[in-house]
Amino acid sequence: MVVEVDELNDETVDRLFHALADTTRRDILRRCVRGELSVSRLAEAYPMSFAAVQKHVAVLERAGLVAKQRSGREQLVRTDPDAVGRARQALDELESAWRGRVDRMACLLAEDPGSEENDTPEGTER
Amino acid sequence: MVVEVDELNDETVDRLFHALADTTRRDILRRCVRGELSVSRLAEAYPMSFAAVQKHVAVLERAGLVAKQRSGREQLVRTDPDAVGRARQALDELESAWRGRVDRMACLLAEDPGSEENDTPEGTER
DNA sequence: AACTTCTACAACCATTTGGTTGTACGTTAG
DNA sequence: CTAACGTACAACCAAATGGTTGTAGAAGTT
Repeated sequence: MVVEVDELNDETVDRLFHALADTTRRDILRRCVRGELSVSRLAEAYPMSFAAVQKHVAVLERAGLVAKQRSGREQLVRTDPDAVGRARQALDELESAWRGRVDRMACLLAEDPGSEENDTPEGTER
Repeated sequence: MVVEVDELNDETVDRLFHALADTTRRDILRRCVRGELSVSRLAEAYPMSFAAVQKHVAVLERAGLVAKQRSGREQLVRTDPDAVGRARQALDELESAWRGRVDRMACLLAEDPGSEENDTPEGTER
């Protein structure tokens, strides 16, 4: 059974970080872990229009950080817990580019024994 | 001796993630770990003007992801290795908001034994 | 059916972003 | 000194962002 981590492409990472680069959106993420809030309920929490919050949710949704689920006439917003993991993976892939190996995993345990300094970044151009 | 992790404020995190939300800028980060490239050398690598690259570097600099160091008439760009750590910390702080405790550290080891489900987010309202 | 609630989406506007070119200045090389 | 190089920065422009209001539809409520 291969783990198959699905290398994230540039556009995905762009959307991910862009979605995270806004205080309101990060706050929405924190609020919606339980998946109990509708967009309307959410919107009550912020000093802006419903439509504005709707747009923020859309940005989060396109980034895969959040999913909506219909429940009657409401649309419940739920934060995807794995999404933060994908953000971490993006950081890991960034870091791994200069930590020698390019293919090291998104896993937590760093396990950094020999501090393998690598002087040949080879295919790093363009 | 207290660890004192310096809770990152919203603006800092905004700048951090915004800086990371661009393919060119992430590529610059990967290239400048060795700190050997001037802005001019860097600019040669991209299909855009010198000034454009200069602006990207400025964005990275304001986010604390990169530092410039004069060397003669050149300005060498160097990626701050700790910066990715700060991004990780930001993710951790996000996640910790729904992992029960709000004050858990930026440390890697999750150490999640009892899956402490917490039903009272208390001070989570706006 | 009539009404209210929640959502979706279009149109609009101000500001920011990401790019351009042009100019000015400091530093090194001839 | 003069020329070339590397940088900084201003001015400008198109497109994207983050907000607004307004309209319309879908789903409950009475």
